[in-house]
Amino acid sequence: MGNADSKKKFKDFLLSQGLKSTNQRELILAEFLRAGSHLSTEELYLRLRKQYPRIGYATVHRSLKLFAQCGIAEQRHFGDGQARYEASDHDEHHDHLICVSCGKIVEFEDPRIEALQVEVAGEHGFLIERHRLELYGSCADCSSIT
Amino acid sequence: MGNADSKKKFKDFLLSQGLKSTNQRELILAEFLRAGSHLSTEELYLRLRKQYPRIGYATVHRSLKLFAQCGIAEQRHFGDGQARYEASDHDEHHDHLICVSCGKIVEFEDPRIEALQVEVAGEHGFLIERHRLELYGSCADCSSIT
DNA sequence: GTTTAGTTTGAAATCCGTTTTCATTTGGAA
DNA sequence: TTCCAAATGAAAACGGATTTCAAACTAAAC
Repeated sequence: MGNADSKKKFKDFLLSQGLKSTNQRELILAEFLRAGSHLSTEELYLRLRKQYPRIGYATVHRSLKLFAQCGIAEQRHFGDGQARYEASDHDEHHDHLICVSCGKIVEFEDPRIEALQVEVAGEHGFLIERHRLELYGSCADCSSIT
Repeated sequence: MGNADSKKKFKDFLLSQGLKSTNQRELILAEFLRAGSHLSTEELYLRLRKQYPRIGYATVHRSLKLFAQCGIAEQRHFGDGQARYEASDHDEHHDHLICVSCGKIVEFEDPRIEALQVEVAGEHGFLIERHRLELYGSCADCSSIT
């Protein structure tokens, strides 16, 4: 999903919910889309504050929740106790490789794994709605240093 | 790993670390092993308090951390914001099916999925240390009700 | 352009699970 | 026993997420 699409989708969402389009929401969305994925609320807030010191943390927090509600962002937890948000492609699901040394996060997708998940769940009588798969280890750079 | 094994392992661990074997630690470990898996600190604390009202939350918390350190328990996060602990089998890794309706948690294991994970990680230059796979959906009971 | 009703904002307060502090108690070696 | 280090429990502190509330703003109605 392109950035323009996300912006349009968010505008439509606000309209449909009787919410208002504000300067802050536009700034926050623009920075969120520009900044790349897996940002915490704190990180996005700090980036924004450099240019727009009057933006409050609460507004960033609330905007990210709106982005998630409207489907242009997804909330993630990678075990460091902070929520992170990523722009969502929506059509294609993906999982994550996380480097425990430098914190790099790489996205991947594997239909074979997904298929096996459905199979295994079925064996236990479960109907899967969603899943979470995270692989923690060392990326190429960090492995070669040690 | 049997309960007796866990108790022995914990005793050895305490000795090796110069820590003390106390009444509370024995009570907490016994209840932890009895209670079945995936308990939060709060839940274990409440169970214990019924029989032993003088046990403090902090002691339960600290004991669970010790159990994890010594390898007889593992901490998990299933996205409800609370840490949960399970007795660890240690030789066999397993993943989780979580019913979003009734909260039931089922453990499973699939070597084919594990193998694919290693393969995919390798393609991205990663060396996996550990992983987390959770499948969220409806269990058989909850699917049939709706 | 003004008014108006309702929404949004930012600072501060609150929440809630986790972790730490500290005075007191306890374990266990000497 | 005596003694010191470790453990305990109550309460406080912590940290990220969320809410409160008075002031500012949006946009629809005049």
